[in-house]
Amino acid sequence: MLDPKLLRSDPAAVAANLARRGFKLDVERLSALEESRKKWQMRVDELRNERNLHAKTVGKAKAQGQDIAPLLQQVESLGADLSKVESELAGVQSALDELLLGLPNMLHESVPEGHDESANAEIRRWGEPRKFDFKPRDHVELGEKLGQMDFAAAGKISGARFSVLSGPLARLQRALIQFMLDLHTGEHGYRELYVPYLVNAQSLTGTGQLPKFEADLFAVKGESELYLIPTAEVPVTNLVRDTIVEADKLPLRYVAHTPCFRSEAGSYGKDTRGMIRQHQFEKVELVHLARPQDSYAEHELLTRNAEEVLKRLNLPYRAVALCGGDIGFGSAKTYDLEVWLPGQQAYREISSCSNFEAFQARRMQARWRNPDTGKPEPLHTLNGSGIAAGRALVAVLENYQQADGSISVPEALRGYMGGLESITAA
RNA sequence: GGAAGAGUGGCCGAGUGGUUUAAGGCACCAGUCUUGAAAACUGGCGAGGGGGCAACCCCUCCGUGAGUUCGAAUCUCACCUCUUCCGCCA
Repeated sequence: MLDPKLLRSDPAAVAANLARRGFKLDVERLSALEESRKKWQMRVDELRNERNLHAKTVGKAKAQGQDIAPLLQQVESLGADLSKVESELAGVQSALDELLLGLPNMLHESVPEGHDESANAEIRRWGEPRKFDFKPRDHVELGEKLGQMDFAAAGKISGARFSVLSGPLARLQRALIQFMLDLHTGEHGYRELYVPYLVNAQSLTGTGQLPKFEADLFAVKGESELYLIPTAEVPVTNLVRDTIVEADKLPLRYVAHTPCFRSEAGSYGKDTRGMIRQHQFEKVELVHLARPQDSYAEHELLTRNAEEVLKRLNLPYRAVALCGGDIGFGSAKTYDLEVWLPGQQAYREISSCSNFEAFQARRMQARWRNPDTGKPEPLHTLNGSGIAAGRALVAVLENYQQADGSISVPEALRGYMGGLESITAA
C-alpha cells in the first residue's frame, strides 16, 4: 500500500511515478472517494459524539434517581440516523480500500524507464559461457536420457507442469538446497526458518498477492480458506505482521527453503518444456527486514548473497535491473539474476531480488520503533531467491553436461552428494 | 473429535451495563539527588482517523465479526487463537 498521506497531499506526483510502470492512477476517482470518505467520517463522528454525550447524561440522571424517560425520547431517531451514515461511510471506505489495495508500489528513482524486459538494464555479468565441442543438450534431454527425470510419470500423477526426479538427480536438487542453506546461514549470517506451506488470505494480502493476483494461487479445498504458498516470502515476511520491532533488532535476515506452488495462469504456451516453469518447485528464499535508511544497502547485500550461490557453483550469470514496465506489483526496485543456459543459448531468470520499501509493511502493519521520533513507523521489507533450486538444477545439468550425456557434479556440491563426481545413466 | 477455561496497551495484569478519561506494575524517556552509575523520588509514556491559526477538541480501537441497549471491555450469538484434560495419531 502506498503512503496515504502522500496520496492525499500530492496525487499528481504519485500518478507520474506510477505512469512509469504503465499504470494509470485515476486521480479524480481517488480524490472524489477521499472527499466523500471525509464527509461521511465527519458526519459519523458528529453523531457518535452526540450519542456519547447523551448516554453520559442519561447515566448521571439515572444515578441520581431521576426519571430518564424524557431523555430517552430526545434521542429516539439518533440511532437510525447514525446507522444510516455509518453504512454510507462503510460503503465509501470499502471502495477506497479496494482502490488502494490495487495500487502498485512507487518506483525507486534508479529504476530504468521502459515498457518490457527489453528495456531492463544489465548491471554486471559474471563468468564466461562455456564453449562446447559438441552440441549442448537441454536439461530435458539430459535428464530423460539419464533416466532420472520423468515428465510423463508426473503427468499421469498430477498433470502438466510437474516433474518426477529420481536417484542422483533427486539428490542433486536436495544437495543444491542444502548447499544454499549452509552458505547463507554459515557465511552470510542468515537465520534459518521452517515455515507453513499453507497460509491464510490475510498473509497473502500483506505481501501483496491478494486481492489482485488470486488467479496465480492454488487454494485448498476444505472448511478453512487456505492457499499454497507461491513463495516463502509470504510466510516469512508475515512473521512481522502486526508487530513492532525494536530498532536494535534490525536488520533481520532470514533464509528458508520451501516448495512453491503457482498456478501459472496466463502463462499458457510459455516455457512448456521441462522444469523452467512448474506448478511446484523448490526455492531457497532470503528475506530482509530493515530500517528504511538501510534498505537499499540491504538490497545490494541480499543480491550479492544470492549471486554468491551462482559463483560457488561456477555458473555464468548476469544481473539486470528491471525496468518500470517489467517490475513486480509491490516492488520499488528489482534485480533479476539470469543464469546462462547452454540448452537455450540464453540467460534465464533464476533469482529476483526486490526492495518493497514500506509497501508490504503498510499492508501488514509491520513496524519498527524509530528512536529519532520515538514512534512506530513502517519498516522496509526485501526478499530475493537465493536461489530457485529447480532452475539451479536445470542450470547445473546444462552447464556441467559432458559429450556422453553424463553430468559432472560441481565441486561445491560433492560433499552433499556422498563424494559423487559424475552422474551417469543408472 | 469431545469437555472445560482463557484472550485487555511494548510486556504483565485489574476491571461482570453508566465519572473507565481502562487501575496497578514492569520496561522505556526526562528531571531531582550523585564525581559517575545504581537506588529512591517527581513527571511523562498506546495506535489510527478527523477538526482548528493555535491552546485544544472530537471519533475509533479491550481476539475477530454480528447483535441487544439511550449507553458494552463488561450481556447474547458465531468464528479465530491459546491453555488444560480425554480420545485419536506421524
